[in-house]
Amino acid sequence: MPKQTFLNLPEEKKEILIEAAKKEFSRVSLYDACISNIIKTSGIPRGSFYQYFDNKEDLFFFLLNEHAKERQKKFLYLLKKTNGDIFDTVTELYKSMLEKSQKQENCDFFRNAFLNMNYKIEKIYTKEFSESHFNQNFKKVCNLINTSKLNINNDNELFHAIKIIMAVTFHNLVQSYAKEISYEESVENFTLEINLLKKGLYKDNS
Amino acid sequence: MPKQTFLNLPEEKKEILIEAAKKEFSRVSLYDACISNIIKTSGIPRGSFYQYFDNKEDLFFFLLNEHAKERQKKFLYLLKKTNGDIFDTVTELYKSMLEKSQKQENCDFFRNAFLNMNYKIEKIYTKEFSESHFNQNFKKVCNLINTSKLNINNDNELFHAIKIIMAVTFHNLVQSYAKEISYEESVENFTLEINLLKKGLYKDNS
DNA sequence: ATTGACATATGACATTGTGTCACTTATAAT
DNA sequence: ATTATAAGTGACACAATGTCATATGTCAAT
Repeated sequence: MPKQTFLNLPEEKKEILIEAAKKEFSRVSLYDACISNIIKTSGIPRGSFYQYFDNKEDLFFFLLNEHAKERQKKFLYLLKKTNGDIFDTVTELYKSMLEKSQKQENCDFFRNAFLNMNYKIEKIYTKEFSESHFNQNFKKVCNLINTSKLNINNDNELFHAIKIIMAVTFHNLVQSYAKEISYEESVENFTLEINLLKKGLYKDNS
Repeated sequence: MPKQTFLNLPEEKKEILIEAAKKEFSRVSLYDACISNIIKTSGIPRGSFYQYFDNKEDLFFFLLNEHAKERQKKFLYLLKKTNGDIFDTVTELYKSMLEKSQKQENCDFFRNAFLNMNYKIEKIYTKEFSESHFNQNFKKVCNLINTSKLNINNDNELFHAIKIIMAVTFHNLVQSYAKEISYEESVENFTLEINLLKKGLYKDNS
């Protein structure tokens, strides 16, 4: 988390630092990014940087969090729009995430950010993160989902169903970003897998 | 890939380096691991290290690959044992992977390795890796799977079905490693999700 | 207007780690 | 014995990090 000092900064100065950071994180992965470049392009002294953030991860996850919030908003919006159809929602979200990474012309932050999500996976899956970010919104999401057509028996199964859908989404997105397959192909693959999830993998009614 | 020079080394010396590397990669994530520690504990001069490996990632992915090969072997073995039941196979494999990480007393290499798999995800999903390691064995795996009870229509659907199962397995394993939930709970969750996958998430037969 | 207490800014510096390179040593072939 | 080729070695140049002593700004109380 950025320190209060950073939050107190005049909007303009904050923006300069954020832009420099995005530029660096677009250039290379979090792993290869370095503070030296960020302070060079932003013109902010080394000492000041450490007054605002603990280290580069701190800054990175701050930016990532902002993105995550937007995504969350979009998810809730789509869920309402589709009358709680989780499959349609997740497909639309998938498309928009793909588009987002393609539209950004000279800025690969989003793509790099995603590829680096598991980089320091401990950070992502720490109790604080998963409890605050994920679980906070989870109940909200559950309540909006239309469960009448879902093949589940209770809340626990709903939880795991969502986890599965998220896992498949995540996996496809990462593969798409890393392998640079076309938008159309990626969406086609994803849709196919969502349909497999819907109909089930096991044929016991034969 | 390690250089020929390393492969030519007497078994004993190789072992010393590998042990030192495992120790370092058990201590911290790939990110925080440093060559300095590895050469310190192994007593191998800096110059020599670079005669064997390009960098720490090179060494890390070499070790990871060895593990992956073992896992692959186990997978094929289980697939034969269960007469091609992919669900049973994957459940058994999941258990064995959890156990493996729990058994290793003072060595968390396996756990760390897994948590770091997506660290430099570009490396994992590069063409070379996915084509060599994954796809090479993929056809072998497909042929062993008993598709008679699977709810699929063609090879492409089989491919995606396996991808889904792998995504869910991966996701659960990572969560289990990162959050340190109990073996029993983790297996229970995983089994529940596999059953959801089998029966399908959508109730269209109502 | 002056003071002092506190927050913020700054860049030189110590520290740590990386990868290279010139030089040494070993091995093998003629 | 001589030469060629491969392997071993550690000092070193370079790069990046995080800290710290010092400087500067802010603002309430006098």
